Amino acid sequence: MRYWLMKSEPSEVSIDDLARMPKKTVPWFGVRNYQARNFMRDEMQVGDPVLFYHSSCEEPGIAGIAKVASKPYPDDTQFDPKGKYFDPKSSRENPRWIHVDVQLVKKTRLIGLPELREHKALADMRILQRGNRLSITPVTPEEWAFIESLL
DNA sequence: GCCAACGTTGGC
DNA sequence: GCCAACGTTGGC
Repeated sequence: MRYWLMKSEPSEVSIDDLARMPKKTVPWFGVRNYQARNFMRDEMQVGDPVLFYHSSCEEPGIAGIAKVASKPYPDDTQFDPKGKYFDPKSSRENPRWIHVDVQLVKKTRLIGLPELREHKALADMRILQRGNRLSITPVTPEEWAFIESLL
């Protein structure tokens, strides 16, 4: 089992949107970065715990806890020519973009970026490194435990 | 809206 | 295979 952090823009899917979904589950559509895709395709196991992170918004930070809720399968949005996630180089026969479903475990208080930065125990988190852009990153068991202790 | 950092593309 | 140009991300 591994721990993860997954970024979502609240304008796309917020923690409250997730809570309103049937089964509180959403396909993690729209990832178009190979490293992030490979984490979902190759490394994630059903049940892996996930920190749900709000990015590109007024108050970026950890908004809740979720978990991996499916095995990897193709992201439908890559096949929709009208959608913003369409990929003309992908095909049903040979899909390029693979994702998993993510299910809400619980909404938490928002642990904002400034608060995360205060803690030395979290200094190495990928999300806190300058220039970080990767939307899915592994979290160490120590980091996970520390963040849980903040809730 | 700005801009630094990074990934991708494409010409050579 | 290199690398400049370009596009995107994401915090501020």
